[in-house]
This record gives sequence, structure tokens and C-alpha cells, in this order.
Amino acid sequence: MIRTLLAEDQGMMRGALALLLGLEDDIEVVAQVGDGDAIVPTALDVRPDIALLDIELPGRSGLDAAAELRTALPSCRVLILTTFGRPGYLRRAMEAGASGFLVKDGPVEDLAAAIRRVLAGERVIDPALAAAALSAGPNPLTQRERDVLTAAVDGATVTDIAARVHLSPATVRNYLSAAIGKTGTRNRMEAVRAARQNGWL
Amino acid sequence: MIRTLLAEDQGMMRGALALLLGLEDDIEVVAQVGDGDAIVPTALDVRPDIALLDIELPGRSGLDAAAELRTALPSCRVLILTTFGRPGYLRRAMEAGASGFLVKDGPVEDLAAAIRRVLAGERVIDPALAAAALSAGPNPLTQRERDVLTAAVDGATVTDIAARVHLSPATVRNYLSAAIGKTGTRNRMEAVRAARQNGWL
DNA sequence: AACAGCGGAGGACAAATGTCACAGCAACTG
DNA sequence: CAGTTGCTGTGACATTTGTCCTCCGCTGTT
Repeated sequence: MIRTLLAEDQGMMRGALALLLGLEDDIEVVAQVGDGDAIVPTALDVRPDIALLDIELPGRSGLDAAAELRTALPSCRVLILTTFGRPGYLRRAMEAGASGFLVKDGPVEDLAAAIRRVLAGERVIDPALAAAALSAGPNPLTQRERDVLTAAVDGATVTDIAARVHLSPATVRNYLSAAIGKTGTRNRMEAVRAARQNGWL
Repeated sequence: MIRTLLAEDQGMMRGALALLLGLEDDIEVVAQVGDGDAIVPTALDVRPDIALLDIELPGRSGLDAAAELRTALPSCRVLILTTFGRPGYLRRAMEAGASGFLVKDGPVEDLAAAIRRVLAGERVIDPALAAAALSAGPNPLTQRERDVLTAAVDGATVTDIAARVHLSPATVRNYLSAAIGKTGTRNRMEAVRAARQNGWL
């Protein structure tokens, strides 16, 4: 019996996947969480064989949780299940020690199959996505540039961002300018979009 | 047997929901589509009792499809199933003649129950959401303001927007200013967010 | 005919934004 | 040690953005 932990924030999706996986003879969903911060504690509690993690969750992101699981519960494999097949996400997932990366676009049948393959020691990654991740290259943004960009997503002014990140407004503008330059865009908004698109935030 | 059409763009979600509904004794999923433009033709073809529509789809939106279904196939009830419980969405769904509005956050069990209730002639709407929709008031933006705002979502400059909407740059700035004023925000980006949030786009 | 209302456009102005050059400092690398 | 890179900060500058006021032409109303 494959003991599975499922982390997904959308209630309906979570419930549906749990029910589906429960229908499989060899798979058992032993825990469901809807919050990123609950992943590691729950995993330590129920000790699953595999954790199925969404990336975008309330609280800690699935990628962070994956990295922490790697050391906290090395026996547990991680399969990332996400809406967005962003190159940077895949890259970070691999760096976090995930064994597989699945996008929610595909057919449901893929899911159980992927779980079994991961448990068998295989790595499960969409080949097209892998190619995109490699061709896109690594994240060109520095930590600070990411900070400033993420603080800018909701339309905050330079002053707002400066306050949030504890920097001088002038410095914030420099970082924004740098980010705009590196992403090859023309303004904040485009830079944010481009960085999001690539999974650089 | 309740004949159901399912429109949802995420393959895994669509497949999972279809399987789940198929497990119910009295429900039968007679068609699945992943594209908004396919909804009406498919419905005319299979003549379902109820259409389960996501709002944000490639091609036509689920709301537009709902409105068209209303006249093209009046016997078919519409149940909107969406990720975002935005007041404006709910309002538009009701105006489009939908019989129910469900957010994907809730438990899966709600879905089959909602379908049965809709078929029984009831209207299914989350009370909290209904209150929010009423308190938020109607969409304050004019058609042009919406056009300009939607053209601004991806960080386009005034010139870009002007070209897309076939207006003078000066006019575009006026509309943006109006939209910013009406949404009570400080700049484009915030205005776009606010309008999105409320389902005004 | 006079009127108001609205969509579109222009001008002028202040504020915010993006760019650039430069400088000090810390940390790492060869 | 010298060189590089990243972080933080200035100051100056051109451009863009947001605001406000005005004007024109069309439409429908009284």
C-alpha cells in the first residue's frame, strides 16, 4: 500500500484527487492538507511514502516544504503537482530534491501512474517542460531583485516597496531598473509578469 | 439520470470531476469540453440537463457561454463552478441566467448536491458570497474604462493601449485616470487588481 | 432651437518612474 | 593579495504617468 500525503489548497480539487487515488488498489491517502505550513508536521506525524504537493499554497510554498521534507523525512518522495509548468518552478523543484513534476493540465490517469513510477525510483518529468527549463537558463535575478519585484506585484509605489523591504527608495528604483533590464522588459509590470511566467519569484 | 456537460480547462480537474460525478447513481457526464467556444455547439449536440461551467476558460468565457445557452438551449440549467468567488462574477452569472454559483474551495460533496438542487428548481448560491456581491454594488466602470483597463493588465504603456483600443493616447490616460478614481486606487496596477478582484473585467 | 450628456481629444502641470554614473562596503574567489 | 560580485546608497536627468480643465461633435430630449 502506497501511503500518500496530499497538499492542495482548492478544496474541491483536493477532495476529488483524494477520492480518485483512494479508488486505486495500491494507493492510500493517509493525510490531506490545504496549507503549506502544515505539510512537514503532518508528514512527520503520518510518515507517508510519497507527498503530492501543490506549489502555490497559503503559508509556505510547496517547493519550500519539499526542501524541508528532504532532510526532515528522507524516506518520503516528493511529487510536485502544479497548475503552472513554469521553467523556474521545475528547476527549483529539482533543486529541492523532488522526484517528479506534474502539471494539472494532463489527464488524471497520469497521476496514479506517476506515483507508482516515482515509488519505483524513477523521475517523472514532462520532457517538453524539461527542455523549456533548460533552454530558459537559470534565474538571472538576485535575491534583492526578487524581493523588490515581489513587493511590487500589487501595484505598490516605490515608497511602499522601500518601506516593506527596508531599503531606501533610491535603492529600490535601482533594483527595479536592474530587474527590468534583466527580464528584457519596459517597466515594472512587464518585469513582474515575465518573472512570474518563468517561475523566478 | 441527470445528463451533465462539464466545461473546465484543467485536464486533471476535469477528469477528476467527471469520474467523481460518474460514481453517483443518478448523474451521467455526457460531454466534457476544455474550451469555452465548444460549450454551446456541444450542448446543442448532446442536449444535457445541466451544464457545469468554469468561468475562466480559453476561448469564450463560461459567463458568455451561459448567456448564450440560455437562449440556444433553454431546457439546460447552468451551474457556474469557479475558482474565484468574485462579487462581479456572481452578479454576471445571475444576469446570464445561471441557476447556481459554486466556488471550487468547498468540499466535493457539495457538487453533486448542488446539481440535484439546481435540477429540482432551486438556486444554489453561497450566502456569504451573495452578501458580498450585493454590498459591493454594481460594476462602476464604463465599457471604455473596462477596455482600457483590460488592455493595461500586462504592463502595456499608454501608447500600446491606445493602439490596441484605437484611441488617442490622451484619451487613454483620461480613461485610466477615471478608472483609478472609481476604484479608489493610486495607479493602473492597483486599479487592474481591484477591478479583477471584483470581477469587473 | 436650446439643452444636457457623453465619448473623444488636447494642453498643462506635478508627481512618479526608469536610467545612468558613481561610490562605499562586505564577501567570496583566484 | 587583487579582482569580482552583490548590496546599499546618491544625485541628476529624461520620460511616463496621473490629474484637471477645456473643447468639439454627436445624440437624444424637452
